[in-house]
Parts: sequence; structure tokens; C-alpha cells
Amino acid sequence: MTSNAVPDIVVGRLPIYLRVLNHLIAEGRQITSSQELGDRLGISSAQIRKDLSHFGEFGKQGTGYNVAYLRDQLTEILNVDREWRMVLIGAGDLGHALVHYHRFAEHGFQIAAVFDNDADKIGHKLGEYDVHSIDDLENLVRLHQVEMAIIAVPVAAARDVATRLINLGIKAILCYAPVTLTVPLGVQVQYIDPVAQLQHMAYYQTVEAR
Amino acid sequence: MTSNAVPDIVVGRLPIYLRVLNHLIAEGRQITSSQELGDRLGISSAQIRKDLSHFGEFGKQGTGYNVAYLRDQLTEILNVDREWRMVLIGAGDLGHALVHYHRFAEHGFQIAAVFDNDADKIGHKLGEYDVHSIDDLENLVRLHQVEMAIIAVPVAAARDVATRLINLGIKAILCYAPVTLTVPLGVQVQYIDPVAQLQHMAYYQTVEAR
DNA sequence: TAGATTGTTAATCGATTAACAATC
DNA sequence: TAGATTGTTAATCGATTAACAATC
Repeated sequence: MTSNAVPDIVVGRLPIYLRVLNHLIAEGRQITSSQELGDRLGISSAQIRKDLSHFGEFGKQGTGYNVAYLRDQLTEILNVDREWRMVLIGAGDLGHALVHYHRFAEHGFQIAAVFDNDADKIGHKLGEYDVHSIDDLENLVRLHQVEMAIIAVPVAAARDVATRLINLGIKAILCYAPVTLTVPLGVQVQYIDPVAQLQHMAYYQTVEAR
Repeated sequence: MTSNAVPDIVVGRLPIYLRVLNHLIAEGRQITSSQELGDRLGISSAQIRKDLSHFGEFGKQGTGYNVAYLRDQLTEILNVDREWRMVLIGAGDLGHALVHYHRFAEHGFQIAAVFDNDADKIGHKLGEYDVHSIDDLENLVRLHQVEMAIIAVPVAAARDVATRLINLGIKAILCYAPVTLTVPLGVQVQYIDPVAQLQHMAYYQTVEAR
């Protein structure tokens, strides 16, 4: 059903809500409110209630939300109540940081295999992973039933890698290369470009703030 | 002037436009059009023209845009026709990747100093940088006239670090810690949370795509 | 001149907010 | 019961798109 799809911008906020809920649980909190969630996130309580209303009714009038229950519900809605297997393409410094980034595994995102095209890296270790030749991408994606990918290669290689991933049926790509990928409908791409974010902030750094 | 400020969402697209223009220059192109830029970015030509119109008139009817000229103009508008000095707080794996990330320097974002609170790291090198004690943050930010910061510390430390940076007059923070910072008006924060982005994409990974 | 493309206006579309009845 | 907070509706606000006169 496409007709009453949840707006993508709403979906994008759910992981942030999930994050706050996990913090609240860590603090031992049982109950919260849209007001408190909004305060913690710098958004309005109305927006929180509206966003949640796309998925169901999770609260109790006069009381608020059960933190653990809402957390569990959002986890299900986001499909993150399971493990996801990913491939990492690019075993440079960024790849190095990514294989050591514990939050992936902590949230159910497992790196199944790591690839590079550099003969000096292939066959060696990156953290606890063997670095495979990019030639083995197709075999290993199928073997490990991988569904997501992280592109951490230079911009010149990114499009080719993306095309191969898409041909393999990968439907979710996290792209660290500073390019805009053209992908078929149904393929999700998220970009991380810290330079673009710094430039965005630089705009406001004037003598008289704009 | 706040009255006709440019929408932040428009400012956020300028770095992406800049990126395509740089690619076009690398390809030796002299002239482009809103149509071509839009095609490369997957957005409408109307949006490109509308966005640019907030800042002036940069094209020529019937012809399009001079690539180099538009690039130079956007560079000025974004305040990235100069060097920016940053501090990096956190000398872990992420910090390691960031000091080796050449795109920062290539775009005028210089890391002036690196900090950590781990005695095992302080005094040692991270890439070509000395790792300083976080105790020296105030002195070195002032000494090097730093204006931006990258937070690459664990979530438990992030708020404290941010507070100290803000007290130092830092007005732009790129935050890799998965928290929402509460900051005074005029302080920019941009977040990078790859887990949130994976979770966002996970939502759409269903048997029947939503 | 004819064709192309800009910059801008007005219309459309979508997202956020305010307000409040429902109800715990 | 009185107080609090949800879920939802309607109003507001803002962003995107379509269309076209201006003009290179």
C-alpha cells in the first residue's frame, strides 16, 4: 500500500526517538511523556504525538508512555528487532574505524565481510575481518545472505560498487563517498558527508550571525 | 537580518551543489544548466533555480550557468573560501579515521589539535598529531583561534565536552556521539549517526516494500 | 530570428503546530 | 473527582513544483 505511506521524514525521526527511549531505560525510568521526549530532542510534543500516531496508539491519557513498551514497539516498527547482515566495501582508514565501531553490532547490524581492491590489503586482516578481493563480492554476498552495504571507497569507485550491490539485490546502502547515487525505486541510500555538514555550518559563521 | 533569512534546508543543499560543480569542473565542463544539475542530484531543475535565487542571479537565459563562476559564488556564500580551524576531541578509532580523512584539509577544514582524556593516549601521536589532554582544551582553542569542533568521544562524555566548547565560543560542532545536544541560539550542531541511518533504511526492508 | 533556459510568480503539496475532546 | 496527557482535527506555516514572461 502506497496510498497512506508514512512520510519518510517521520520514519527518519523514529531512530532518534528510539535512542532517547534507550537512554531513559538506562536511567531506570518507567514512564515518559511526549513533553519530556520533545524537551530532550528539541522538538515539540505535538510532533512526537503526531509522528507516533502514524503507527498506532502507544500511550495512556493522563499518564504518558511506558518507556519499555514504546521502545519495543518502535524497535518492531523499524524492523530492528532482528539481525541485519552488511558488507563493508573499502578497507581504508574509514573502513578501519567502521569495523571497530561497536554500535553497529550493539544494534543488530553485523558486518559479514569486508572488501577492497588493493592487493596490499587483500588477504590481510582489518580488525578481526579478512579483507576479501572485491572480485569475491558477488559470491560472499550470496553466501552470507547479506541485505545491506556500507560503501567506504573513494568517490571514483563508488558508482561501480553501488551498481554491483544493486545487481545483487541489496536494497539499503550507507554511502560515505561524496557522490549522489542514482538507484532504482525501492533501493534506499543514506549518505554521510562530514565535509558537506561542515560547509553547511560555515554558512552561519559570520561576524554578524545571519 | 532575520526577516528574510534563507531557509536552512536550502543552505544544506548548497554543499551538494558545490560538490557537483566541482565534479563538472574536473570533467572539463564550462557550462551547465539547472536541468543537468537536477538530473545529477535527483532533484527538480525548478528547485535548483529557486534555491539559487535566494542568493542572487548566477545564470544566463538561454545558456545556463558558468560552472566555475557558480562554483566560486557558492564557495563565497558558504564562507568556505577560507581556512577553518577545528579541534578534534576523541582519539579513538573514529578520531584515527578523521585525522586521516584528507577531504577535510582539501576543503579548507584544518584540524588544529587533537584531545583525549585517556592517559594511555595523551602524549602519543595520532597520525601526525600529538594527542593532548582534554585539560588543555581551553588553552589550545584560544592559542590556535579555533572556531569549529568535532566531537568523537563516547556518548557519556559528549555533553560535557560540548559545554566546554560552547563556553569557549565555538559556534559550530560536528557531533559523532549519538546524543542530542542542547545548545544556545547561534551555535550550530550537525550530527552523524550511522546507526540511526541504518535503522531508517531498515524500516523499508520488508517482504512487501512499503 | 528561433531555440533554450533563466528567474520568478502563483499554485500545489506537505509538514508542523495549536487546540481540545476524550479519557486515564 | 481533579489533574494530566494522549490522539486527532483543523489551522498554519513552509517547501516544492509548474508555468511562463523575460531574455540571452
